[in-house]
Amino acid sequence: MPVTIRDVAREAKVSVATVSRALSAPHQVNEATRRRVLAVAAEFGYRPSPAARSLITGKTGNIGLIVPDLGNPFFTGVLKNVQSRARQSGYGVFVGDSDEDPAVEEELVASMAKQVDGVLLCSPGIKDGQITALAAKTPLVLLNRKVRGISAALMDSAGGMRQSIEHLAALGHRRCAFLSGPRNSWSNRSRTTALRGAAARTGMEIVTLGPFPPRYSGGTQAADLALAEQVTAIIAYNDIMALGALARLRERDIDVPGELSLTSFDDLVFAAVSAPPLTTVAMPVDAAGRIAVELLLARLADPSAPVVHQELPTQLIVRQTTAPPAR
Amino acid sequence: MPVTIRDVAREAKVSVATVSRALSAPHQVNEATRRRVLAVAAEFGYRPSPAARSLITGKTGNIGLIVPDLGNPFFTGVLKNVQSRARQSGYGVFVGDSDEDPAVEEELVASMAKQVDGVLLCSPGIKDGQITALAAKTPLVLLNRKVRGISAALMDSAGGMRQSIEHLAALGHRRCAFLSGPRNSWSNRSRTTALRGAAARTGMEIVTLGPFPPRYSGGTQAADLALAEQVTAIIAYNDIMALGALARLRERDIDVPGELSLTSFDDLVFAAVSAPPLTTVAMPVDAAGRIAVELLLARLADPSAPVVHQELPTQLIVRQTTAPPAR
DNA sequence: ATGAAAGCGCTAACAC
DNA sequence: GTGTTAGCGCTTTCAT
Repeated sequence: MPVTIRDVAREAKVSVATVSRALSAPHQVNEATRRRVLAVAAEFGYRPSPAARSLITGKTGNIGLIVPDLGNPFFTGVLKNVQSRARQSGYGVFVGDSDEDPAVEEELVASMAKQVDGVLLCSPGIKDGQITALAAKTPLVLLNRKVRGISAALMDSAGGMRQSIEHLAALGHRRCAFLSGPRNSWSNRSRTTALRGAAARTGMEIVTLGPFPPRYSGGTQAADLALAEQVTAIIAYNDIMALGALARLRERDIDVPGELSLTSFDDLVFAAVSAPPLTTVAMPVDAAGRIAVELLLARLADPSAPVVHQELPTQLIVRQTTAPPAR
Repeated sequence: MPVTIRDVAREAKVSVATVSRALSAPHQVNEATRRRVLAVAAEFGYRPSPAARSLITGKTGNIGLIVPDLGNPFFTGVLKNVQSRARQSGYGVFVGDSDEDPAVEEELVASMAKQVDGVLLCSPGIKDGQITALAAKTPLVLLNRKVRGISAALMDSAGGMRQSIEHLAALGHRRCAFLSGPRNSWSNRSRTTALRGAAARTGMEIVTLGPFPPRYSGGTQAADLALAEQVTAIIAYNDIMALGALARLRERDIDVPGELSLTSFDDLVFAAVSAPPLTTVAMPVDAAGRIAVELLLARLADPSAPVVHQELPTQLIVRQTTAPPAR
């Protein structure tokens, strides 16, 4: 028998309206009454029913987060920061893992829509049009996806790619493979575009392989293909793939970075402890998660708040998977 | 303007009750009417309000998951499986990260209680009494914690520890350090107990260090302490700590496993790609997450269902951080 | 400053 | 098989 607002009202000898006000509009109620009410509420361990409250206010006090893969520390890093920032403002968080499936992704936001005040879509695989449609039905903020009219926290993938190419070019590499990730992800597109630009500028020859699933297994699969291309360096879409590729290269007795250099994106903690430690582009995961929540909260507080695409800087971390090409 | 059950009823020329039934008790309504209702519902994109529904049924269709650290792939591995299994049964999932803080943990379940049908508490740090109290207010299932009267999915940490000690003993080690984790976690206690037993049986001398925070930084910190103890092997509480320790040992130019062997628990993907790859106890994360959800769903379906403590086997994976002691 | 009462969107009796 | 209606627990006018 959960305790309701009536129980508290009865015990405190006030109306339910007063109890309600004592909790959600404390200044509207007499100091003494308020104290009495709060005391009873505390004593009874009263917690207002979010369902009942939500039914009338239209607010749920929750936000939703949808990611393509909870198995990737990149996204759980975002999640950790999202949940922490959300909780700080009293919001709960709902998670959905789309498993890289656009259909699931869409279904996930639809099914969440009614139980959250807004949703945070991470690196979505659905089309711009679908995103816009979704945004019309529920407040939406994007992470690593740029769609006009929708706020987003963006990580400067392009800049990271430029740094990577420059690094490789400076080492003397002339022909690299890019192990591409999800074809319709914004990150993959920015990286691909930046790659082409930087390659042209530095006279680097690029062979783009894939798309591969942005997982460990995608990396192991990709490694052999890259090896067949006679490149001296590989740029992996992300750390997980790079780790998979590294494992496969070791199996095939390819020395990294002696025979082949390898770079990637994310800078997971684990990138620093691999054999050898990965040269990779650090992504501002913590800031992005936090900022994405703030963007969403701002929108909830004021639906007419300006749309902002906040771009966060990235930085190449040079470790031990890159070296001048052999000979 | 969200579409309500009335809109659908009006358009389909039936009462709201019929719409309700067409959706949640299809067999109670005439085939033709049902079709018409469903057609209208689909056309309008109607989704029943979970809040309204929940208010009356007392069910939310959600479960909560609370973990100590979303930054640890062990827990996000659980999360991934929990969310997937939950979704398969139509449940949404709420996540909370307690950051290893028992007070937060308790507050998290309290604040979730009203919005979920039950909660899954992973490796909780709170006391048995508090858990029992919580369980009295909301259906609870535990993961890696044994409390009488409460169902749980348990991983056989003790067995894993025995395997580790036997492995180390067989290699010839006589004096090991255990880098302990959270003092009041069930996992840490089972490991400690099993450690003592196995050590006695094999004549292994054990020095228990810590507790350390079960993080990367806990491992780096612990490494120096272990080194000062003149042991020939280290057993870390988990992979993350082992990775941290490994990094620190490398900084200090200690050869692993040449000068020092190292084992741990979890078998994260990353354990296989570290330098050198970790000898570690594989935990049945996937099965545990799935089973924990099933235990919870069973309890929701039938509150009088028997309490079960389901223990899942673990297995030592021997890789390259263990070898016979020097000399 | 407080109370009475309407009603949020839905389900579950209860009629018919 | 379908409709009517009474609430679920709360917030919010509107009175007082």
